[in-house]
Amino acid sequence: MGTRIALVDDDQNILTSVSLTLEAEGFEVDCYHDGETALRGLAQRPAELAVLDIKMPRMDGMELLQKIRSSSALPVIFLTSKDDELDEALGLGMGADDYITKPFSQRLLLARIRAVLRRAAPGDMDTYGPNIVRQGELLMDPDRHLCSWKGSEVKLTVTEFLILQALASRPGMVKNRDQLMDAAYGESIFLDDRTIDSHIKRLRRKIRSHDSEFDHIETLYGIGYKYRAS
Amino acid sequence: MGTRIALVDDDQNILTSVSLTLEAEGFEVDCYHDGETALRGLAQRPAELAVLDIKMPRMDGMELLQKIRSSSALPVIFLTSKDDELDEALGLGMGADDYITKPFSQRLLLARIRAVLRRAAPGDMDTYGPNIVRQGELLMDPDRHLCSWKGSEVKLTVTEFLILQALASRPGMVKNRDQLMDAAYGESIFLDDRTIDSHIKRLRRKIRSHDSEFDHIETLYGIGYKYRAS
DNA sequence: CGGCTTTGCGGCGGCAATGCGGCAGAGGTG
DNA sequence: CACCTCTGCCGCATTGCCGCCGCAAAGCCG
Repeated sequence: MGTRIALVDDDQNILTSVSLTLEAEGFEVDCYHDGETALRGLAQRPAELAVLDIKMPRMDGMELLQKIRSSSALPVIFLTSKDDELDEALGLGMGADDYITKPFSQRLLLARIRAVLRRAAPGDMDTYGPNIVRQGELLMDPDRHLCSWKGSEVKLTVTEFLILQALASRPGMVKNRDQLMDAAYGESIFLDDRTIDSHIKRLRRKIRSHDSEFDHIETLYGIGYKYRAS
Repeated sequence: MGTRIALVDDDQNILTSVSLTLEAEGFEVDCYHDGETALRGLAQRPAELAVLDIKMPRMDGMELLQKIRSSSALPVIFLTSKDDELDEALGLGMGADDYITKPFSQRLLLARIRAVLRRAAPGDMDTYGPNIVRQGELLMDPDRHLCSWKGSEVKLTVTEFLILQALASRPGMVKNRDQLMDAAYGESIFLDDRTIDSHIKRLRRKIRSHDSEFDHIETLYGIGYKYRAS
């Protein structure tokens, strides 16, 4: 039986597309169009995590979060618009566990959900908390989708992030294209090997736009790639 | 002798309670009330990990981290207040290894400290894989595609690597050209025997460019090659 | 010492792997 | 509908590698 997730949004499109994705990944999804229905539904069918749109008619996400928090410690992820940064801080300050700014990719949402669930899981202290990768001047925080080189933030897409994470978390270790593919998409997917090259190209370009000397992603001819520690 | 941890916070209550917990767990703890004292103290009694409060009078945690980072890669954990998420992102961007929001449980801090130390430990997990070949001054690690002679790296191609591995993993054992061909390409392939000679030629040349005395790849006239142990 | 075979070595052409620009489609937004 | 970002892939240029050739040197044998 999968983990139950409550999904609250007034936009039917988001509701259907997200729930399809989550169900495909083995989660059980309860959809709600507004805060009141969500509250009633949650009382009857408790979930282990809630995803709330922060902007909704009648009762908005913030208010809903307060009501939820008044009776439980249910992990909550906010969906926010791109432009209102204030709401982000507010939402977190009120007790949200994470937030995602729209537009977001389904894969990013999945990653965040797994991260929050992992952090909320009792026991297992070793996996609790940020799983930060630090290799010399490179810093990555998967839970916050944050990557920086020499202190300045490098904006990466989901795929780029996952590939770099796979490389940098085991510096020096050689990864062939299949392994990187697995890291980025999960197993059992068929794509052209050269696609990895494209992502490596974009990764190098992005980091080099901050530091033209960057050369820690090494190519091993006929084998794959590896991240060279500083 | 326990691992030494530097603890920097302007709040005396935190200093005492945390240091008691850590010492009970076998760590050695140095407490500092502010950044400047901490810097001086660290210079005299180096620690293996530092826990810094991010908000302190005079020199705050951020500034202290910068100073520490300018001279070492000491693992650092930040203590942050619950409400300033911005600071978290900043701290990570600057090179912290982890962060904990106050209030925090002692058990959580302990878990994080152990996690960071484990990640920072060099000889851990995957430093040396199980497939390492070590013959005197020669070191080969297939997982990292790494080959070194007398400490300096020798860059080999895949074929060269496989042939040298076949020879060096059984020092003294004679291998004829067919056996080396199998090692490099797998069986059932037809190539000129002399191709092996070419690879041996390139191998010797590459290693001799680091050490002109190198003569451990021996030719057995009419038979094949062998690696002579030191 | 000759004659033969085997090996060392420089080099060269072919080819596979890679870097890179760019493009079009998918998905989502305004 | 126009527009954006992300993404997978294509085509071209470049690089690196490899198999082989030819000649010189060395080894084995009579």
